[in-house]
Amino acid sequence: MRRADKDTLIGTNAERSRSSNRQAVLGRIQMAGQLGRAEIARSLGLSTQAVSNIIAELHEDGLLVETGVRTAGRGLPVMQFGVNPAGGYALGVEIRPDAIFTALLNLHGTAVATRRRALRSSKPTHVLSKVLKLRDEMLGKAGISQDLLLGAGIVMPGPFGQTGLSGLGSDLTGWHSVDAATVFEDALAIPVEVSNDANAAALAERVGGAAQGLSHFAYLYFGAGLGLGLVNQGQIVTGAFGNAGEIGHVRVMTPSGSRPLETLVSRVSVQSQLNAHGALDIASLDAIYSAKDPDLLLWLESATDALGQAVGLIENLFDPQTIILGGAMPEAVLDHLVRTTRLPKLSVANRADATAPRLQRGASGRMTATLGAASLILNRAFTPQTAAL
Amino acid sequence: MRRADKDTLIGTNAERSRSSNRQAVLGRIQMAGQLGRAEIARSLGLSTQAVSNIIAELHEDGLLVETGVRTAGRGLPVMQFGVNPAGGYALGVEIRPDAIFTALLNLHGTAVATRRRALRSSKPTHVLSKVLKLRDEMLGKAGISQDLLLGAGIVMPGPFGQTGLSGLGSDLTGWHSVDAATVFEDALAIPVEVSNDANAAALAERVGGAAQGLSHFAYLYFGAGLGLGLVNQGQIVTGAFGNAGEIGHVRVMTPSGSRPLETLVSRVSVQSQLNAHGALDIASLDAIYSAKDPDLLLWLESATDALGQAVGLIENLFDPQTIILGGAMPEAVLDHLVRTTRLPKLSVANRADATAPRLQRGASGRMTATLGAASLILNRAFTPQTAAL
DNA sequence: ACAATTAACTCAAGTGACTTGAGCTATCAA
DNA sequence: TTGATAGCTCAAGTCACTTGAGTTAATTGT
Repeated sequence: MRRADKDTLIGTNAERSRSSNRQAVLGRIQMAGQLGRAEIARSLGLSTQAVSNIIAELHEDGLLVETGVRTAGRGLPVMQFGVNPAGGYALGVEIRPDAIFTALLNLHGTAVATRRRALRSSKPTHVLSKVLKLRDEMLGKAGISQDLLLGAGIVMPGPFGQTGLSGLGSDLTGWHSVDAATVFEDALAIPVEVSNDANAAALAERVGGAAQGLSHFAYLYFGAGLGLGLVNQGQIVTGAFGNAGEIGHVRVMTPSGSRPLETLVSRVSVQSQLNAHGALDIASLDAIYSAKDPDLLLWLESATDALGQAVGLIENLFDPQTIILGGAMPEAVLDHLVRTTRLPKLSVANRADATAPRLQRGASGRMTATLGAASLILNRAFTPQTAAL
Repeated sequence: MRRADKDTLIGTNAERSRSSNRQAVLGRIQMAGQLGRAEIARSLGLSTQAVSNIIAELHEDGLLVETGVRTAGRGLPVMQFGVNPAGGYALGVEIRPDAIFTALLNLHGTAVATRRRALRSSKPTHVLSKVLKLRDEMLGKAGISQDLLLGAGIVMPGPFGQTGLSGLGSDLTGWHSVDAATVFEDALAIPVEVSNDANAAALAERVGGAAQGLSHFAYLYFGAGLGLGLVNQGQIVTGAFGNAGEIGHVRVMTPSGSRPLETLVSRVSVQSQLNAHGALDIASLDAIYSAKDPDLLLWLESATDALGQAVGLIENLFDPQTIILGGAMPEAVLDHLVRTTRLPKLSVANRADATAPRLQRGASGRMTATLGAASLILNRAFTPQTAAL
């Protein structure tokens, strides 16, 4: 999304080179934990001097800290640098039809503050004022200066624009006609990245979770429905209109015919299986799982079946390094799913020389997408931006 | 594929900037047909002077030609430039288990020579010598100097590496343990790009077909089986191990249960439906279609059904601007499929404001993938390369 | 018709960021 | 103890872009 205005950023000049190289240096350090200048230079194909200058700048800006010398074999010991967690912060905002969640992450990806508020109305003006208030609240409480905010990641229910999936109940009222990114950018006066929950959760894994160091992977996200986040070459695959990853509506086979994946693998599907009328929260679901509730076990059975098909689908279409399962579910349930899902043999991911597990658990819990929202910004800080087209 | 050695190209410097900007300028001109310097500068976010210098260089190198002045409103009339078709050539090679196809494309994407040879053995050494011979033959016949060759695109049957889909009959013997790209690069001494048929065909559409100007689209390719080519931000989605797009093994619903897509939509499936024992070539298939053969009509019916499901799948997972259907099939059959396939309503691509058709026909015929192979190189020449990770 | 305006383009100077090569320093190996 | 090695800095050099002034040729307005 928001491609239009960035279309004009394809050419490269000295300034943009520096910015890109800064991000690359930061990214390398973030991935490795700590690194010396020469090592970074080699891995980036730059001269040591160039990296030296960039590191001096990043150090000056407070984004890096010296983490001590390491003597590795001969030669002068390496002066290592690590990311300074307090060098910058990312705001994460998750907007749901009835509630708003926010989080403030430092550069290590650790949450220094989180907030949750009911939402009377999802109208843009109302949401905006709420977000501003929560931002100030969190910054104030944590004693963080406003200008350390690197940007804001916004997660909101798709699909974006009028599509064949609009009006199915999950989408946000009042946001169809506005460009969310621009609206938030104007209000917050910092860079804004908008995405869906699954993509955000995926990047959270990349910034500090199961997908660290991976450049190609998929994330199956349990929200109300089921979302798919795709990361290709370290960047989110949004699709042409920002609606990629709508896997919930894909049909899978069941013994009684084909059904949309989402009716078998999602929080809503658990609730209907359990005949729960009110919304079931994660803690109580965890309790139900611990109690080995027969209805839940039944659900798990059909879910693993459907999940196996989804895994095969994703693997054959994307050939990712791994698929991560996470979202608004108890860890135990996710673990159960990962453990019991039968991975299809007929898949390009069924490799003799596989290194990563084909399916694994990622972060879980109610705030997953919110933390992911902030990760949209962190990931950007650590990854050179590729110009489109 | 061949990511390992390129990992070290993330940093940017003046030289790499220029190279990237050259490609961007070429790409803009290629897309528009002809453009003036100022216009390019604006669209790239560069100064006119910078573009002027780059264009002078490209002109000098014979990659651009002046295409005349255009007076557009006030001011000095625009001196326009277009891509010089004879400014460079791309070699396309398609390797099949029993045959080898080659083509030579100029910068307009027009084939100046094509070759087809039976292959006694698919052993690397044998294939290599064949390729070298065919290259020299084509260059000689067309009177093109060897140093005008920009690179070679190689299409060979996947999957690459040992996967759960290996050994199903389609893969090439003798190539499992070698890195095809390196082998060809060493032999040809020019840049080499290796991909599968569907990806190659997709890029051919982007360079000079139905997908001109599109940055996000999918290509459903009729080979022996059915392949999916994915283009994201103007670049092929290869997946982590080069095996993305194996859609043929995805299961779809039929009245009599679920079956792999490939058994319903592929050349092999037509042949089995028609009870053809020998291989059916495109011309005879065209004749059979013209004759309204009842078996073929039956196949078309089940194929459109399966195709509709595949379209929904691709749309919901990728949200492309369009899906292109092409490959080794008669145009008439492809047109029939495009015309009669029922596009799913429940899709993010079912948009009120759609501009491109959701499904359309692309290039067809026996050489589609071969021409696509060369397009891998052309596309690269017209697109700034993004450094991975 | 003629001047003012506009826009593409060039020339020359200036600037930012990277590379190169010499030199310094700390560690390891002989 | 000495030489080799490797990280790092300093200073100079280079590359490619930007900036600003100036030229040219078309349109617009009086």
